[in-house]
Amino acid sequence: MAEKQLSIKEIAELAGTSTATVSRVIHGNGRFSKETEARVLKVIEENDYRPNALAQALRQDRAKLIGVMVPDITQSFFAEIFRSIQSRLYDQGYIAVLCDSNENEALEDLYMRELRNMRFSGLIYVGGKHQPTGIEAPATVYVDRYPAGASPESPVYYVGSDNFRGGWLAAERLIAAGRKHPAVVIFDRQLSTQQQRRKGFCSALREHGVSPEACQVVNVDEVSYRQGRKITEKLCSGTVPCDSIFYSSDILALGGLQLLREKKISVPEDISVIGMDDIPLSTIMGLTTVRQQMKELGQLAAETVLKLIHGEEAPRKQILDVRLVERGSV
Amino acid sequence: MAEKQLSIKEIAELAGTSTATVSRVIHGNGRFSKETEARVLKVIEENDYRPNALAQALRQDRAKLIGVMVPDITQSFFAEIFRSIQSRLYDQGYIAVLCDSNENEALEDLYMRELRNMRFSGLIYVGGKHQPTGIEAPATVYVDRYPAGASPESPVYYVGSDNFRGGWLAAERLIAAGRKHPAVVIFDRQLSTQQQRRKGFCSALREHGVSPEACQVVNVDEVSYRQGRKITEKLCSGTVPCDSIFYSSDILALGGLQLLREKKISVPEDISVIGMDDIPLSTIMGLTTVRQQMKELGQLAAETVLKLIHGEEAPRKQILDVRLVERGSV
DNA sequence: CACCAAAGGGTAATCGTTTACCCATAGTCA
DNA sequence: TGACTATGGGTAAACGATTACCCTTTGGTG
Repeated sequence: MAEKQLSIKEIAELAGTSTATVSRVIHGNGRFSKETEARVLKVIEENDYRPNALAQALRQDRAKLIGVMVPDITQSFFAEIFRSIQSRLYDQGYIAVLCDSNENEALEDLYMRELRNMRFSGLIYVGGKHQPTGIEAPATVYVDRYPAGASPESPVYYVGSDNFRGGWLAAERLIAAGRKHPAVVIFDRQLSTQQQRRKGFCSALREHGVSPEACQVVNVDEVSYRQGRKITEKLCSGTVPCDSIFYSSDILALGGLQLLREKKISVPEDISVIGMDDIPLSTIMGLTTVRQQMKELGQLAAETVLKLIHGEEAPRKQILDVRLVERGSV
Repeated sequence: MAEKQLSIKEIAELAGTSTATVSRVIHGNGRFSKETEARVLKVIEENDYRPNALAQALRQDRAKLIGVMVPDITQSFFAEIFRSIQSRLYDQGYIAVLCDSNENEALEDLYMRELRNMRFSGLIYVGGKHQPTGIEAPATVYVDRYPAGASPESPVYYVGSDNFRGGWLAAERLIAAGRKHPAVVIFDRQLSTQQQRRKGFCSALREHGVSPEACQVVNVDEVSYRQGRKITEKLCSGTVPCDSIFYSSDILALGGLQLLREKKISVPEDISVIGMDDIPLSTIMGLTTVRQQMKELGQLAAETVLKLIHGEEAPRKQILDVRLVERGSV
C-alpha cells in the first residue's frame, strides 16, 4: 500500500491522456467526456493519487493553510475553540496552523511572516489585541476579542459572544441573590470583551436600582489562577464591603474560589462568585458561570474564513448568545 | 514596506548575478567571492527577501514542517508540551503543525495523510497509542507514551519521564504519611506510562513492607475531571478500606479532590491524595503531585527530531527525572 | 611553453501542478 | 458547400527554488 506517491504525469500516462485532462477531471471544471472521466477517476482511485499540495500551492501562489493565532493555548477556552476550528477546516481540506503567541505581539508578527512565506490563505485571530502589522492577511476573521484598530472605516470580520449580555446576566443573578456590594474583576481594560462585560454588568446594576458606585472594578494583568487568588485576597481585605464577585474569566474565578475556601470564607453564604466562559473544570468545581459557546465560536469562525476565501458574502459581525449556568457558587 | 515578495530571479538581477549564485550565498555552500557575497547579502537585506518556502519544499520534496500529534490539546499537560515544542522548532526555522486527534486513531491516520501530502520532515507523537500506519514518517519521536508496537527489533526514538520513579515517589510519600490502604487510579492499562507508574507504586509498597494486595488498582476510560470524581466516589463507598489515592494524572486527582470536598471527607486527614504531572491548576488547588518537566520534554523532543532530520546521532531513549511537589493533600 | 587545477560563477533542467492556447473533428445552418 | 461553433483534449509555459554541469580565468609547475 501507498508505495510511492505518483505524479499527475504518471496518472495521465496510465489513463492514456494528458496531464491537462487529469487536472480538469480532478477539478471538475474543464471539458471532457464521461468515458474519459471514468477512466481517469479509476486510475486515481486505484493508485490512491492525491495532487502534491506543494506543487499546487506553488502554482497558485496560495496554500491551503489557515493560521490560527491564539495568545495562550494552555487556556482551555482557546484550546476548545482551536479544536473546533481545526476540525471544521479539515473537513474542507484546509490545514489549521496553530500559532501560540504567548500574548506577545512581536512573536505574533514573526509567525505572520512565516505564514506569509507559506502563502497561507486565511487567518483566524483568536483573542488577539492588535491587528497584525503590515502584512495584508488574505482573509481574516477575529474571534473573541475585537481588534483595537478596527473602526467603521476599516471594518473587520468578527465572531464573538454577547459579552455585554454576559455581564448583564451575571449582575442580574447576583442581585436576585440579594447582593448589594458586587465587584468585577477584569483582565485588561483595553480589550473589547472585558469592556463589554463590565458595561453589561454595570448597566444591569443601574437597571435594578443598585448604584454602580457601590461596585468595585478591579483588574489583573494576566489570566491565571494565581492572579485570581491575588485579586480576591485584596478584595476581601479591602475596606470597601464586598459580598459578591464577577470574574471575567473562569480561570480567575477558580483561583478566587480556592482562596476563599482556604480563608474559610464560605461560598455562596458569605460571598457569591460567578465566572465567565464555562471551561470544563468549572463543572466539577461547582462554579456558577456565564457560558460561551466555544465550539460554535470556532465553527463559525472557520466557516466565515472559508467563505471569505471563496469570495462569498459573509456577515461582518456574528454574535453568539451566552447563557447563565447555575452551579451553586451564587 | 513589504510591498511584494521578490523572487530569487529578481534578487539575482538586482545583485547582477545569477540565481545560482544567490542560492549559493544563501546556503553558504557553493563557491563565490567575498565581494559577490556582500553584494548579494546587501540586496537580500534591502528587499527583505526570503526564499519561497513552497518552491523550496517542492524542489527538495521536503517541507520544513513537523507534525505534532496530540490526543487532546485541551489538557494542559499536552498544551504545555506543544508550546515548548513549537517555540524550539520555530527557532530552527521549522513550523509545528498541531494535530489534535481526539484520541481517535482513524483521525490520526487522516492527519498523517495530510502531513505526508505536505511532505513534512518530521513527526512528534505526543501521548499516542499506536504507531501511525503505513506511512513511513521521515523522522519520528515519541513523547510521553511509548508506542505499543515498538520492540527491540523495531526501535523508536522516545522522550519521556521516569514514570516508574513517579509511582515510586508517590508510594513512598503515602507510606511516610502512615497510609496502609492505598489505591491507584490509572487511565488505560495498555499505556506504557500508566503501567510504569503502577509498577513503580507497587514496587515501593513492597519495598516498604506493604503488601501490594492491600492496594487497589482501578482504571478509568478517559482522562477528565468527571472520571476522577466518579472513580473516587466508587473507592469511597466500596467495601475495601482506602485511606489514600494516587491518581496517574492531576486532572483525575483534581476531580477526586472536589468530590471528597463535597462529601466532607477531609483531605489530608481522612484521605491522602496525590496526583501526577503538576499542571498549573494543581498549584492553586494545593494538590501534592509528582511533577513532570513538561517544558523540557517538549524541548528535548524538538531537538531530537531536528537531529534526526539532519542525520545526526540521537539517543534512542531519553528519560527525564520527576520530582515530588508537596502541597498539602497528603 | 604546455598542462593542470582551483576558484568563481553562469545555464538550464527539474520538482508537480495549472491553464492559456491551440488543434481536430463533427454537427449546424444559410 | 462553406463557414461556424461546440466538444474534447493535447502542448507547453509558467510558479520559485536547487543543483548537476559546463565554462572562463588565473596561477602554478614541470
